[in-house]
Amino acid sequence: MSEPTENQQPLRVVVADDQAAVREPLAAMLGLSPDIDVVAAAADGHEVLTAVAARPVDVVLMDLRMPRMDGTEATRRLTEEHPEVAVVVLTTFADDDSILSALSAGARGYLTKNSGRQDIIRAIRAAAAGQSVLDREVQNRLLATARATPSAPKDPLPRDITPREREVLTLIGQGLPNRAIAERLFISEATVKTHINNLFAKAAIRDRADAVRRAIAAGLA
Amino acid sequence: MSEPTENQQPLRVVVADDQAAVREPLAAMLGLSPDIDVVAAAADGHEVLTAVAARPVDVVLMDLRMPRMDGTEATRRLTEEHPEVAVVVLTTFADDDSILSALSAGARGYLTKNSGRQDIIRAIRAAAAGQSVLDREVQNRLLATARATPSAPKDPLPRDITPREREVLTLIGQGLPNRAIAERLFISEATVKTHINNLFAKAAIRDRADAVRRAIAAGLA
DNA sequence: CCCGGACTCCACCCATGGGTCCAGGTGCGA
DNA sequence: TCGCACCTGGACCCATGGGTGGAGTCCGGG
Repeated sequence: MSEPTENQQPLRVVVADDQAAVREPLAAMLGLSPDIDVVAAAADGHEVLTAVAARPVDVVLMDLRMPRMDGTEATRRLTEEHPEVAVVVLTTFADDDSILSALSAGARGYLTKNSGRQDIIRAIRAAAAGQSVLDREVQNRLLATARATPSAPKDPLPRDITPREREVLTLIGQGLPNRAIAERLFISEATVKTHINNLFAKAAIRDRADAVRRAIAAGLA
Repeated sequence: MSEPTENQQPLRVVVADDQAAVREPLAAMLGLSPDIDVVAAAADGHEVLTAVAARPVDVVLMDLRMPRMDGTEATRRLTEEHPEVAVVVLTTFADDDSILSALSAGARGYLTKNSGRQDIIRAIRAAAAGQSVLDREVQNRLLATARATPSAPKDPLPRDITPREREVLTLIGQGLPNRAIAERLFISEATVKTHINNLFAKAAIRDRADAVRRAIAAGLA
């Protein structure tokens, strides 16, 4: 995951936070580490983007709540335009929405602001190396959310339905009318109806709306 | 999250892997770090538990595939009996099931075996400090699973739909035909149709099947 | 070799759904 | 008071869906 040789060059870090009272001490504190070089500070998302465009950067330490462009949006653009730059979120908020959207936007770390100096530095190093560091609480939330997904809850369809019938059910689940299903499968609409009728009988499906629900529940759509 | 003073004592680490060819070099490699002290090696889950019971331990570096008791089960017991011990999983497998079950069991890190020495050491330090380090791939999988949960993804219905229309959509999503909807709401079928027509126009819904999908996606059904 | 299952298709029927146009009643805020 | 949004309802039309019965092909197994 990372080369055996590390610590060649100090990590170039951008600190982004709209509150100077947070940003400045943070930057100063990080600069004390010999392997960290704070090359810029930003007060909003736009400043982050321009800062990264102006010079090579390894890691952005990003607050979420910022004026003009928030940290999530900045992260999204950053990872699009500069995928080599790692983003570590550092915020006071650790609600599910913030976590999910920030990580979805491409953040490679998520710390809350009760993290210590060593925690932040470690997260920066890890992010630069391609790893991802999460606060324990953040990890727990993410995990809880992930666990909540019934990834396998497949409403058991009767197993005597044929592969063709399963195909048809899938397309019904996608909202296609019979004609579109027929075209998709290169068969006639009459055949589609036949499959549907057999399917309904086998699986105790009442009508098309019911079929859509079953298809979704079964994970077909 | 962690005290300002760190690196007081070297971290006491147990290395668990059933293959001596992996375990021994790994332990030796980690021992080279001045702040890491490999106090035991284990070839299966039972050995891990006895090793931890015998002496104070900060971090267990745990393989998942082990005989007698696998890493997940060992992690579960460990975090129950010794919650102060951090477990970092180090394995070749990164499938969703392994990740979810290991983290659910209480692991505070999950690395794949193409991690470098620095990656592993960083993960150990982070875990000891209460953070959680994941491989980027692992984080992505966890995130994908979490994102799949219907907890947030509310397909945004246009907000100019009226309460009544929303009610109707909910019932459509439950698979009810118009007549049943009419009876349920104590209105005529004609009125139901009117609501449905307005609804379809506002929300760009094509037909009933589409409506079912939207209702489910919106969390109405 | 024949049987049965799966897939394909047709014809016919009628219930339901979906679209259009219109219109009365109610309640609320300008 | 007027307008407006919302809920309510009716009439009409035609497309789609759903059900029945029948029939042909292909293929694998008994």
